[in-house]
Amino acid sequence: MSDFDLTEFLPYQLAAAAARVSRAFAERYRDDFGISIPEWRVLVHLAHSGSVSVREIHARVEMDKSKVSRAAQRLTDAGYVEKRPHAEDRRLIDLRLTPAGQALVARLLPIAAQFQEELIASLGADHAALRRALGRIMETK
Amino acid sequence: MSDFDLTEFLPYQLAAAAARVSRAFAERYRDDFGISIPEWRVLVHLAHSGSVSVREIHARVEMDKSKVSRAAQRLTDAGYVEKRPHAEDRRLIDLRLTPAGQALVARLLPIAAQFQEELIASLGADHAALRRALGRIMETK
DNA sequence: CTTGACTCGTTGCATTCGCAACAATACATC
DNA sequence: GATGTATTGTTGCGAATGCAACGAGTCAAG
Repeated sequence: MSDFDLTEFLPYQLAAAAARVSRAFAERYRDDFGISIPEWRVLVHLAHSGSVSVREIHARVEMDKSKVSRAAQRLTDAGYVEKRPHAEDRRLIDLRLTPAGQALVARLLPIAAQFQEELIASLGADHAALRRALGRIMETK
Repeated sequence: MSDFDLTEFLPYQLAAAAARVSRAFAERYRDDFGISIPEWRVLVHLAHSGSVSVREIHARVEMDKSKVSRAAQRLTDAGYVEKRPHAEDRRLIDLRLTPAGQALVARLLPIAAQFQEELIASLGADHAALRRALGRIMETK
């Protein structure tokens, strides 16, 4: 009967909290738009960065190459994303939003912003420290 | 070219940070003990709570029933966990650590404690606020 | 005692995941 | 220009995941 309590273990708390938030967030998008979280990440990154390669997304966002590739393929099949060969380096592929993709993102972003605001509101004064702590974890690599 | 930056989106930061921590933590256990995170959670919960049912773990820890069941099965096959029918309610199964399981946990816990301490140390003054914030997320359900 | 509603743990199934190949391309060195 | 090394995106594959369905067991109402 050890005195080690899993629910007080920080890595567990982090994983559990992240899983809950992600699940709640994913529900909104799945039900209304049929979009998964990997797809959401690709869409948003394209909206933010314009024409971009798979490798670029893989490097900036926390996603495996294959995860990016498959998400991009699903989005392409759905008509939200377009693939073009890169002009100078033919190993690269330029991913970019189609007009339909841009319209989709325009509808997604306000929902995401509202979701985040509700989350932040529930955190109160600890919000800033949470952001700093998460940032430091990401730095530590 | 929207101004929405995914890397500043709190649900993403949370998921990314949790993924990194979990991956680093899982590596230590996989390489040295061949234990996955679901298995680690079951082991620790058994060490903490003694004889316990699958449902109990499912309720306390953030894990699907089937995830608990399969982790418990792997641990049983490995000789770390023993299954006994519950005396009063035969739908329930009492999971408990074998001596080998207890010995394993005794080796795992110091590593976990050290891992957590390193993590906490890297967070500095924001540690307490992080714990509060994560706790509030879990409360909000 | 029987019936029906509920609970527990397991399993089937489709999906997703990470990791390691792989072919195609780029580039530096000779 | 030929050759060897490195990089990019895709795919194959085994393992893990979540969800629903299932059989077995419990319990209360009649």
